[in-house]
Amino acid sequence: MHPIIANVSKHIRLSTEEQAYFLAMLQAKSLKKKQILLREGEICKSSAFVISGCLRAYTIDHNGFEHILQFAPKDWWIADMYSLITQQPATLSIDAVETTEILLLPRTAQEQLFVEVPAFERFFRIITEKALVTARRRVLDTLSLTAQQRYENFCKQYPTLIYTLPQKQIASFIGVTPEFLSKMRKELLRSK
Amino acid sequence: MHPIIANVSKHIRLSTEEQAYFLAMLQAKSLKKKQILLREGEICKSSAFVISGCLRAYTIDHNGFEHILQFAPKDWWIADMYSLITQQPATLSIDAVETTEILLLPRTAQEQLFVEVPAFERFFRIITEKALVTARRRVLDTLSLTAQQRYENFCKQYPTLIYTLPQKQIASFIGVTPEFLSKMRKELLRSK
DNA sequence: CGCGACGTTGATTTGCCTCAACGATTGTGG
DNA sequence: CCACAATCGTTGAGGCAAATCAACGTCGCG
Repeated sequence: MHPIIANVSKHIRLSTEEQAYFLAMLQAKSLKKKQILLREGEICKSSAFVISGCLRAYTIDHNGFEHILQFAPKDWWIADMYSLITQQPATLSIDAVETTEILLLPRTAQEQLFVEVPAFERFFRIITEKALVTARRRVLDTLSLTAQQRYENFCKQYPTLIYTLPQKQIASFIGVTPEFLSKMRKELLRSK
Repeated sequence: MHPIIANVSKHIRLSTEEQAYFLAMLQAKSLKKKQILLREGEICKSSAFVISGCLRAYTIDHNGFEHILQFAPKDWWIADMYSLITQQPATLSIDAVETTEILLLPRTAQEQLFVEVPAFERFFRIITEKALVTARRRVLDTLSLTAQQRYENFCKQYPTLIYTLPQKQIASFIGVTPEFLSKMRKELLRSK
């Protein structure tokens, strides 16, 4: 089965015609490492589904530091949701952590899809609910956990990513400097 | 117009029959200040819509400190989304900041609603998308802003709440101790 | 090979926390 | 309606987690 149909089928059932209709809307794209899919300030026109590789969404603050909001490995959806729904300039940038294959679903096509095949309205409601749970969990974690606990959580949550990702990016995701992450890891190794 | 119909009508159109059908599902409830709607560990069975007053969702960490995830003033929806969709024990508690009138929409009724009136699927998709944008914005703010900037943001975002809410709860929401918030406010007053 | 990004380490600084004490406000039972 | 307790906000002294800054070794890549 096509990987994106497998992904959608986790939550809704589609007829063969509906699957074909959906697949016809998608546009395949290949990104090289560090290639940018969306740049802060542009209007986000599509959601992306990751077939292989990994994307990341991040901002750069006024001191020039990157803050990573989300990683999207294989089988995840990613977009600047704010820009996508308001059609205002994006506050996030999205680029490829490594060579990545994606499928793009343009927002206009998606809106048409909601009308033609209401099951997709359900599908996106469900995955948005899950993304919301994750995002809120993360807010609570940054409020209540130490940097070390956040790092340990990260390792549990993304066990595959820790090997491919530069340490710098893990630091930026959990909200510490690369120097401090390095010191934490040293401590962790010594004590285990 | 009924306030909850006004709220729903911001995003979808309903016939008179659909409105009646929806309203019949709702259960009114009144909460006194500090009264608990959902306790951590219970199963969350309903979403709540706030007619008047204000609710809050929070956790208590292993050191006994409260961390406030969300305030829900008039015209907002609130629930422990994780518990609601998985029917696992809640990780959040929800209680009333002040005397509050709410309408409860049981999850079972909501699921029936999605089938009977698909427009509601759309409605909840849209408000979940907006909640997701807010939650992710907050993740980025805690990663990139100082406590003082987060406080100033809070004042802009909830200009009405700052007067009714105990300072302690504002501190807990933005992620600082009450003592430190007090010192920040002193600084802000001095410099303006 | 040589350059630039990355990870490490140490010295120093700082933003925010902890703890403790105190006055002001709120709420509550007699 | 008062007395008392509880909670809240403030202030200060001291402490700690994490940031900053700087120097250095290493590795991948053009």
